[in-house]
Amino acid sequence: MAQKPSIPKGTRDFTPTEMNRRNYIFDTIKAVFRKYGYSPIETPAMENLSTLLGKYGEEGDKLLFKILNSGDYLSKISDEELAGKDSNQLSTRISEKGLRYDLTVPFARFVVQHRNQLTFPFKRFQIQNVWRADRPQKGRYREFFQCDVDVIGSNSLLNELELVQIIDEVFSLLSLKVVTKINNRKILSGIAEIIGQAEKIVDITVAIDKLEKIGLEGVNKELTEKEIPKEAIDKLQPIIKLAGNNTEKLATLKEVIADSEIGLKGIAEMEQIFKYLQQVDVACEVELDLTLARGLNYYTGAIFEVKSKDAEMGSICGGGRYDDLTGIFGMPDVSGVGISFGADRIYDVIEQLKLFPEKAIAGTQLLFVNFGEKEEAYCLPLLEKVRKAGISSEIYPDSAKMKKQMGYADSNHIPFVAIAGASEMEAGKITLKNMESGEQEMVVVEEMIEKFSR
RNA sequence: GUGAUUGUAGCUCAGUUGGUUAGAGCGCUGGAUUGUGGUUCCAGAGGUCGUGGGUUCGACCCCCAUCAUUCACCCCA
Repeated sequence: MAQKPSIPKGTRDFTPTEMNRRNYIFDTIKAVFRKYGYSPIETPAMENLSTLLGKYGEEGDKLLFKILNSGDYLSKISDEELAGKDSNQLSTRISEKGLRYDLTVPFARFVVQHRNQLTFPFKRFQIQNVWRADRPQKGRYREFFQCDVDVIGSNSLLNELELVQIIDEVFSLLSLKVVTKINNRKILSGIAEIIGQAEKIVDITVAIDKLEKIGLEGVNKELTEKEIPKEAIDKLQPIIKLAGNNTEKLATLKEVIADSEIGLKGIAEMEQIFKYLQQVDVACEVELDLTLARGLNYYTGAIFEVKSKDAEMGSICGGGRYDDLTGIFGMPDVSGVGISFGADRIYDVIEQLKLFPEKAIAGTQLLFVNFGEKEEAYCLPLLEKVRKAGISSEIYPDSAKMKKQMGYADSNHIPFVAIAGASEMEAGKITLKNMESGEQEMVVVEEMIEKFSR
């Protein structure tokens, strides 16, 4: 046998069953997006590296898939450069395109480029795959789908509310119990300010984010390693350990960071969001979580993360507000807020919990058995009629043995089989067999179609 | 990038202290049943044991290298 074929690490093929289930997820997400007034866009799989580089931090740059220039890409490189073996230096010379890493940055690029054609606030959704040169592991792929919703060009916190409503609706439609965690970058900045470590904000938030994983001691250890002074760490303790319900948490926080203007602003924002939430009907848990600190450099306000309550999995949806994302592309002072549903992780969770509905795998409803030339000629017009009536149907392409044809219907979960041989042809009818019950009866086409339309 | 794990039939996996011809279940093909599937019975096809070296009279098994896999860390959907 020839060598076994394979696909790149962290990528996947999708079988028909998997595709039907994935589409079930995409369709429900899409429907909700549309319902809230968002319009679809798409952007290319590849972007210029200049638009991608530097947007995701140092780590992010490493995880970008780069595309080699076409043609003789080494021709313009000098021998000295080659001999230098500086991969980073060289890569910018031989590669100027890369696969998109997320949908947010391409969206920002899109907005800047098409600003004249857009009406703000602009609400868009985008469902496409993204690529990261990460090491794959559980719930982590190198090619995966994100389902983004963003609204750009509006500072209103109504948008944050709307996103929570969308989260709530999507996951309740998918029958998943989730908790939505909210934090605010301004509060985090305020905290860093109060303890006099404003410039260490990223280190601090990254460390605090690991509370659940490595515990209080671990967090403190990491803070020490990041050269945060002991007094500052001591000051942080009540904040890391903050407990109570959302309003209680906000109240304590307010006292602790009373001297930080930006911190108070963040608290005011959170209070407003929670106030909005009381005015609408949101079923899922919404929880203020200070340990939530997405690493993305561009969030400036609210930060969101959604986790399944019943499955062990990283976040299945995340996002936040970014005040100046388009600034890097020369369009300052445009604020946006958005979230991204991780379709592949959502799939894994639903699969794990066995919550895929049967109808998510609906395919062919009716199979015509093929007995030979004469019978084919008899069935073809009938098949046409059935299809015109909107019933997914097919005829077995060869006059194979009954056993084979029935087996085909069976393994494809086709619920009904139409059999037409000499006696049926004579009577101008078809035998319709119910594959589940085994019952069968001779009927005319119209009767058969009638049965399906019920 | 760091640390582990596993690699045997299409799939999931057995395989004794190193010993002759490497097994099972599922799936597949054919038959029992040439107009009746999902159940049952019978038969059959299918493997350079990831790859390359080494040790040995002899290697699926031991050693080294390499590639691939999965999991964790970093980071993240």
